[in-house]
Amino acid sequence: MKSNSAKPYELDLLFRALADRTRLRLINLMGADEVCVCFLVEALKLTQPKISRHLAYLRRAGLVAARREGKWMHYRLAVPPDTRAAAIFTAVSAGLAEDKEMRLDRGRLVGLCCSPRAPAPLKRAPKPASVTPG
Amino acid sequence: MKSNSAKPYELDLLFRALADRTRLRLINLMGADEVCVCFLVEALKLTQPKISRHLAYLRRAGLVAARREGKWMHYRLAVPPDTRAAAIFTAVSAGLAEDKEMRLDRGRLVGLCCSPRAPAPLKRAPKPASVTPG
DNA sequence: GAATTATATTCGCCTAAGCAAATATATAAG
DNA sequence: CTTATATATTTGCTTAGGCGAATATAATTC
Repeated sequence: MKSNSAKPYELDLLFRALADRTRLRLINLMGADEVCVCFLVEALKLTQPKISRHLAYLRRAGLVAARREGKWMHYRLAVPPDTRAAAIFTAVSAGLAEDKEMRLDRGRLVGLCCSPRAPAPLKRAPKPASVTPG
Repeated sequence: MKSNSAKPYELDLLFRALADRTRLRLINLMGADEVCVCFLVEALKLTQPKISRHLAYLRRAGLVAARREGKWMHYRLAVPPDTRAAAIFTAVSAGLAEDKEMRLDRGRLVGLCCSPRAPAPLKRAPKPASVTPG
């Protein structure tokens, strides 16, 4: 009968998940739409296991959800179960755009997803739905 | 020439400071006004060194400021130097009121500060300015 | 200045969590 | 079934930071 969600999701859990620069950068890149892991790796220029580890952390914290599509995994932001956490998380992921490095990351991601000739192996993962250029 | 604050205050620094339940409870108690450490200790029923350690952490993160008044130290919330951090921190400290334990903490603090007969040694620290009852 | 009070810091220990390197798993392609 | 690709997990190591207990510092009082 409480107005809040029933789960005892603690706020400090959310903040622990946000307390890492790499995870914030990942959240930033997923702000618009779901993104394939391979693009996350390239956009952030970090090793694949490192990206995967942080995605796992975010998954455990309930901040992202994953969808498999063939060989590829697409991650997207998820709304945390707790009302307050959800409000904060939404505000944070929206506010990341103000950061300089975050904007650069986004630019690099768009370049990877949407450039006519993607770098390296030409056969890439399917593009996310709505990040396509105008 | 940037609209943001000049300092390279990183967001993950803020979140690390918020990633601890005890620190969140302290922030909650300082939401209204500056509070004497002795009341923080009693309201949270935690050991004095533990409170002091977490206050030091918050101080280093630029989230609280301290003022000495004789033997007593009064802590209050401070606005972090970074624009985004400030916005998030303000939202968080305001939103803590929705938490059950946080409300209990506040109630206990008011009881300590404003009861006609304070518990234990009767000579207590001076009361904060505006937490007095109506 | 000696004792008391309020607060801060140090110490030793322990867990969470970061990293790189290596390895495992899942799917697709041949 | 074998290989290649995409992603995930494990391993071994290192650091940040939590805790309680003990101790140090600062201001007040006697």
